[in-house]
Amino acid sequence: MAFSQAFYNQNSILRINVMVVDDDPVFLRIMSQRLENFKHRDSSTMEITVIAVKDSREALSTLKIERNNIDLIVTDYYMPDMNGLQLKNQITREFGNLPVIVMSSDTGKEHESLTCGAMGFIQKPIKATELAKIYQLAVTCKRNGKSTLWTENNHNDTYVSIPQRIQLVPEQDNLVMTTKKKLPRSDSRSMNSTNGSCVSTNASRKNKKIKANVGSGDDVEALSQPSKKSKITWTDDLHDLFLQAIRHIGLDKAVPKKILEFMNISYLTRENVASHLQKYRQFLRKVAERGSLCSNMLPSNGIDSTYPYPRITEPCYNNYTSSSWYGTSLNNRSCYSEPGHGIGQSRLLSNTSDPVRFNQMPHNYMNRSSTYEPHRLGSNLNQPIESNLNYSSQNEGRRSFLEPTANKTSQTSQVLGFEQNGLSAINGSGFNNNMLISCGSLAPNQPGTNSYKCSISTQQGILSAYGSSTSTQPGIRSHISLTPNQPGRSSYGSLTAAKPGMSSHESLSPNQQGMSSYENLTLNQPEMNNRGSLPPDQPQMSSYGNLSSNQLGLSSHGILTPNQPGLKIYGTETHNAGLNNFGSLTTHQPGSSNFSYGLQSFVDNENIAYKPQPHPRSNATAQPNIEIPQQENLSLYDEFGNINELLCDISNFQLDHNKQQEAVSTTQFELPSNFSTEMNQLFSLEKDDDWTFVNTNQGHSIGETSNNVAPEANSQTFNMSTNHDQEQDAQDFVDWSFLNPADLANEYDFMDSLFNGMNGKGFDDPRC
DNA sequence: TAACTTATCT
DNA sequence: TAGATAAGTT
Repeated sequence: MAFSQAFYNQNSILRINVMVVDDDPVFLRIMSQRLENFKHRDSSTMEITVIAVKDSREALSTLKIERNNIDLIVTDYYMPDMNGLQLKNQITREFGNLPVIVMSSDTGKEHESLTCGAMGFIQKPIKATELAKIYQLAVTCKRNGKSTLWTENNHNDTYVSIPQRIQLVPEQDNLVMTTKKKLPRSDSRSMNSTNGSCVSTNASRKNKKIKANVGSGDDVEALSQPSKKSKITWTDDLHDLFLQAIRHIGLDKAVPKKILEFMNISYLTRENVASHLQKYRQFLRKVAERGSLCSNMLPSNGIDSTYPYPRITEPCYNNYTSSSWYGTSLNNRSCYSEPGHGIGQSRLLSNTSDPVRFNQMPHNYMNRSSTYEPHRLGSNLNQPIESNLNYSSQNEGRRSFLEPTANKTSQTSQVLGFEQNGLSAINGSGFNNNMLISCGSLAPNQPGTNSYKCSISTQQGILSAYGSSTSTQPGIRSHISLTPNQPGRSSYGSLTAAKPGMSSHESLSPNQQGMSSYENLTLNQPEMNNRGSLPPDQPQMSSYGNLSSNQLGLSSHGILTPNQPGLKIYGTETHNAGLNNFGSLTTHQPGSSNFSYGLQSFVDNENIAYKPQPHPRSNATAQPNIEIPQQENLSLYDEFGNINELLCDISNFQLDHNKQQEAVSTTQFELPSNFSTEMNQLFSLEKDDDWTFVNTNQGHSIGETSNNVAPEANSQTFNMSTNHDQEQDAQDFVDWSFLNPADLANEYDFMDSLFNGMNGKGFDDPRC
C-alpha cells in the first residue's frame, strides 16, 4: 500500500477544469484568478484550469468543443442573454447534466437554483472558503464521474447547498470505491451518455491489480490514482471532427496520429483516437456485414454490376474527389469498387483477408443509437456534399451519411424512419435518408444508392432504383420510371425530361442524356440507342426509328433527314452525312466513316460526341488518318451547348461487327503503331472476362476483331468497312452491344428473383 | 521504438 | 456498449 501510494503520488495529476461564466468582466477576472491561484490539498496532484467566458453564448460554444474537458461550471445568475439557470438548462439539453454552480448576490435565487438542478449556490461576493468548496466539488465531480451524484434518483439532493454536499464527498468516495463494480453496467453507461460525465477514473488492469492491494476508501489514493486517463465522451461534435479528419485524410490513410493532429483537441490523446478509430472500423465492418443481405441481392461489380460491365461504373454526373472521405470510401470503394470486389468492398479498413464493405449501414447506426451517435435517436448524419456527388442543385448542401452533423434534424423513427441517414434500409425509408441501399422506398433527398422500391424526388440513388425514381433523382438505374432531372443511367421505365439516364427501356423525354432508349426519344436527347424515333438534335448513335435534322446519330434504321452525319441508315437519307445507306443518299452527305460516338464514352460516362484527339499514350504525329465527316457535322453539343469531346483512341471507335467488316466497300485508315497494343490492352482485360462485353463485335472474339488490323508492324492498316454486304436485322445491330442481351437476361433473372414474392410492382421488362 | 492494429477488459 | 488499456505487429 505504501508503495502504491507513493507511486500514485509521483505519477498522478488530477487535472480539473472549471468554467466560470459571468458578464461582469472584473468579477470574472478576479474570480478566475482566485480560483487558479487557490491551492487545495496537495497541489502536486491537482492542476486547476479556469476557463473564463463572458456570457451564456460563449459558454455554450465553449462546451461544444470542450465539453469533455470541463468538470464544473460556475455561472452568474444574472446575465443578459439568459440567466444562470437558463444556461444550466440549456447545458443540460445540449450536453447532459454537467455540474453547475450558480452564483448571485441575490440569496433569493438559491432555492430556485437548487430546485432547478443546480449543483449548488454561492452567494456573492465569493469568500475564500467558498472557493475551497468549489474546488472540492470540482474534485468530487472529476473523481466521481460515474457516481450517483448526478443521477435523476439523486436529484432531490440538489436541495442541499454546497457545504452539505461537500461534506458528503468522503462518503461518496467510499461509495464509489466499494460499489463501483456492483453497479450495473447499464447504469454507468447511461450515466456516461446522458449525464455527460466528462471523466471517469477507471484504473487500468494493472492498476486494478495494485488497487486490489490498497484499501478502498483511501482518500489520498483515490485522489491520486495513477495514469487515470480521463474517459472522454465522443460527443457529436467531437465525432464530427473525427469524421472530418478522416474525410480530410482519407479513410485509407487515416491513422490515429494523423486524425489527432487534424482534430487538434488538446485533451485528446492518440490512444483516444485509436480506440475510437477501432470502434469506427468495427462499425464499418458491421455495416458491411449487415449490408451483405442486400449486396447478395445486388451486383457485385459496382454500379452496373448486374451487368457484367465492371468498367462501367461511373455515372455521368458524378464528380468525385479522391480527397473526400465520401469519395475515397463510399464512392470509390463501394459504389465504384474495382472489379473483383463485391459491391462496396474494400480492404482499406482491415488487415484481414476479409474485405471490409461499408456500403450499408446497420440499423443501429442508422438510428444513431450506437457508439457514434449516442445522444440521439435516429440518424442525424448528413448527406453527401454536392462537391462529391455533383448532382443537381436540389442536392446542395448534402453531405455524407457519416459527415459531420450540420443540418441535423430530429428523428421520427427508430426503424427506417425519416431523416435517417443510414446506409441500408430493409423496409421503407423516409425522407432525407442517406442510405445506400434501401429495400423499401426512398423519399426525397435520399442519396440512397439502391432502392428496391420507389424513389421519389431528389433522391440521389447512385446505383439502382428498383422502384420508381422521381424528379431529380440521380439514380443510375431505375427499373421503374424516372422522372425529370434524373440523371439515372438506366431506366427500365420511362425517362422524362432532362434526365441524363444512360439507358431507358421506355421513353426518353427531352434533354435526357440517356444512352439507350427502347422507346421514343425526344428533343435534345443524346442517347446512343433508340429503338423508337429520334427527333431533331439527338446525337444518338443508333435509332431504330427515324432520325430527323441535325441528328448526329450514327445509325438509323429509319429515315435520316438532312445534315445528319449518321453513319448508317437503313432508310432514306437526304443531305445526310451518313456513310452507309441502305436506302437513298442525297447530296451533302459527307459521312464517310464514323465509327462510334459512344463505346468508350459510354464506358467513361461521357456524353456522346466525336472529336478525334490524340490518344494520351500515342504519338501526336501518329494520328490515325481517318476519313471522317467534318467535325462540325460530328461535334455534338451537350444540353449546355458545350462540345463534347472524346479521345481518339480505339475505344472511341465502335468497331463495326464482322458482318459489316466483310463488306465490299472498305475504307482504309492509318493507325498508330501502337494501335494493336492499345486495342489489346483494351480488349484483354485481365481482371475479368466480362469486360469483353464492350467489344462491339457482339460476341465475336478478340481474334476475330483483330482481323481488321493489318499485321504490319509499323504502319498498320485498319481495314474498316462500315458497309454491309447484307442487311442486318435489328437484333444484330451493332450499337446495342453494350446492352448485351445475355447480360440483360441475367439482370432480368436477377430482377425476377429480386421481385419474386414482392407485392405490387416489379420492373417493367421491355422484352415482355 | 514509435505507431499501429487487435484483443481484452470493465 | 463505449472507451481504455494490454498485447501483438509493423
